[in-house]
Amino acid sequence: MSTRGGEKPSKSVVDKQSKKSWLDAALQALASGGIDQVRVESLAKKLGVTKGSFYWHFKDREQFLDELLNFWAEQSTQAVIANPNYPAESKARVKAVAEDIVRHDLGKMDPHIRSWTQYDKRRARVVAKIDKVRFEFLRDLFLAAGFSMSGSDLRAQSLYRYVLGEQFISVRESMSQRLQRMQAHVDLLLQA
Amino acid sequence: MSTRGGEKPSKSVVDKQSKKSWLDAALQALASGGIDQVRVESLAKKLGVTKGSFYWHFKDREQFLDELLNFWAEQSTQAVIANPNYPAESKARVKAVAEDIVRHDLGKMDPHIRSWTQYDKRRARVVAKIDKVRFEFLRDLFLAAGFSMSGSDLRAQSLYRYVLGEQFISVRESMSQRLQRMQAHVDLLLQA
DNA sequence: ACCTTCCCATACGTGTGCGTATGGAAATTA
DNA sequence: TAATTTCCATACGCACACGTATGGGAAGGT
Repeated sequence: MSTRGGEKPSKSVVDKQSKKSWLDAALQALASGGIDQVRVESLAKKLGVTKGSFYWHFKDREQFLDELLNFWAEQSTQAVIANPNYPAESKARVKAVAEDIVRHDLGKMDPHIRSWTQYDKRRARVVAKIDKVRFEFLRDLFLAAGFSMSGSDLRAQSLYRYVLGEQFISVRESMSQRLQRMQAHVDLLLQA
Repeated sequence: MSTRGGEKPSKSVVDKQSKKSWLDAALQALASGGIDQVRVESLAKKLGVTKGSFYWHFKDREQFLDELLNFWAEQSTQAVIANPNYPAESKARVKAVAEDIVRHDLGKMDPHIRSWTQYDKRRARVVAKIDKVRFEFLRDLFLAAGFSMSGSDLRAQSLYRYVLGEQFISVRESMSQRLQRMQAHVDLLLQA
């Protein structure tokens, strides 16, 4: 029977797949209407299961939301940083990253995340850590482009605020407009 | 009896005062925990009255939230623009406005507002109008500082995104740090 | 074949929050 | 003073959502 030795695939995989589907659905609900759209029974309906599944995988809603936040944190940093091959030349690299952020609408659920966690000290710390990771990634880009530490710090903070702010502007522009504006902003940061 | 002709003060004033207290409380609740903290019975408890008052002044919660959004919109633009005496010199004027925004923590409830209205088309239009008013106010500052229309546009957009982004950074810095960083950013925008 | 474990369904209790119906006190008007 | 309007209290029905208790089917082990 056991032609292959080693792991036990099906059980653990199915388990984690079912659990992950809850988190996926929650992330989608969060993106579509904020944290108060993340409801156990609502997600169950969307997943075609019942609450029994939920309370098997998670202790309660609070712990579930904690896992959701970590889930977002992983995807969030991974999407920004572990992305593919950027140009080697330092200034072109900055531009490419900036374009990628706009083009893929990264941080699109930052409004909901931050509105949710703003006054929850423990969860705000998780978000603060993500801010730190993202910022340092951007700062290193400017450092590589030849700016001083303080100069890179300033520019990275400026760029990061721009990226976050972009998500909150209700006046939605076309993609080309947003890209063009971002490029102009980066150009401004890269001069001097 | 009628020593003074003209208006009927007490009735209409008391009416509006009671109604306004609901909106004030709602705005405070919104700032402290997002739109799902704005609950009729919760606000009633905080105000020391009952729901009877609420449903006298407002049709239902939806219409109340509409009025709340308009209430925020008025206060929001009024606080930024109709503020006191800024310096006459154009560049110093930009700096003073920027400092004022940081110092008074203007836009502190923008995360909640935007997380709430992001996927509500009708309400998003209200926010978009506020964005437009704020932006044009900033753009005019740069225009007055001698920049071209496109240059002023770019700088105002950059500054406005900076201001919004500032509200979402979970890494809270000291006031002096935030002021200093804003000044550095504005300096960068004002050169060239 | 039996037992255990995993995973989810069903059913229930409870709290909360919206909206309504109705009563009533105070102020205003006639 | 009688009537009306204004403003809010009380009480109720209802729907939603959390959490729990319990049952059961499927898969794997022995």
